[in-house]
Amino acid sequence: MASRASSKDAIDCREVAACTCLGLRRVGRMTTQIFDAHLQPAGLTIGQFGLLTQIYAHSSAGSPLTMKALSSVVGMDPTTLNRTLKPLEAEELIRTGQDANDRRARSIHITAAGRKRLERAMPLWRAADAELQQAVGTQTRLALSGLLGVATRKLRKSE
Amino acid sequence: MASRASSKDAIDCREVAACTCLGLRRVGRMTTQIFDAHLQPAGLTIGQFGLLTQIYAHSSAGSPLTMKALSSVVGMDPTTLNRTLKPLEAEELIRTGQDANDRRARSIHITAAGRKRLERAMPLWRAADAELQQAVGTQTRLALSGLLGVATRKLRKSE
DNA sequence: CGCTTATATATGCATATACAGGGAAATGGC
DNA sequence: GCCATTTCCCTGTATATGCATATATAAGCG
Repeated sequence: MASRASSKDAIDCREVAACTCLGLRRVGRMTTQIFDAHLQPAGLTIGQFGLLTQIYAHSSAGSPLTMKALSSVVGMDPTTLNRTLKPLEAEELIRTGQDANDRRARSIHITAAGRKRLERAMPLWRAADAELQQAVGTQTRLALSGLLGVATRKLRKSE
Repeated sequence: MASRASSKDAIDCREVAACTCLGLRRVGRMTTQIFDAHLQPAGLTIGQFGLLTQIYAHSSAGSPLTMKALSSVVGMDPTTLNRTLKPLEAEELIRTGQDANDRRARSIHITAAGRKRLERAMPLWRAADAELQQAVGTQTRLALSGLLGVATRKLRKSE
């Protein structure tokens, strides 16, 4: 009965506290700190590591990605990707060149140094994943991974 | 049989593609775009909206949060929070003052303008949430929210 | 072929994120 | 009360993120 003291009660903070987007961002921040700390000896952030694995996969398979294609794969704005790749290019872990078919596009290749760096980072990434699993539990980690895959596909399709 | 052509196969990209941290960041980016777009008429990002609701809840309850306390609540580094609050302070949606008990600490209060802004933003936030639910499905959204709550609590405890 | 439109990337601006390190104030041991 | 330690905040530096917009190239149409 005391709950209609003022019109401000229209703002229900408990409801917002359960916001999926804010939750994703919060847990994203928390886990990023774990992964960045583990990957630090390899000189990579988790974001850079993720991009590098994608570039590696396609580049080594002989079908290098363009900026646009990669941005779509990782669900990132192309302009963000442009700048995010700069540090990797500065360290010569990747190389970009004009695309064979489209002179507007840039194809992204991994270098030998990039592959070396990835090999160095892999065990560190596994250790980070183990720490996360230790913290949240195997069940939660697995369920979360599965749901994130589902959400990614559905959000891509709805676009 | 052709798969052992070189030692580079030590890098398993499928495994990395399922990385929980990268998934959180990816879906976080995707959902952030939805929420930011909806909240734009209110002049708030989803991050600012989330902070403002927390500040509102504690400030209005007569127990304003300090920087440190708020950073802990939202799982954000205190130095990040410091700068993230700057735009809100510049627009006078919040106000910070010296804490009564600890002269090192700053207590964070919401202003009348801040409350107005929140009221304006609430229906927009609900619309964004509805769009997300539409895109990923009610089941997925609910399960995701639940898991994110669990993960937040466990990650906090493990620290 | 030339014009309009669509697409790929880059830049300017603004916010978000955190680590290292510095200064000020509280706290605890003596 | 004094000093060492811890805690709270702020600043410098670096990466991450995306919108509005500019530029160059491609594609489609007459």
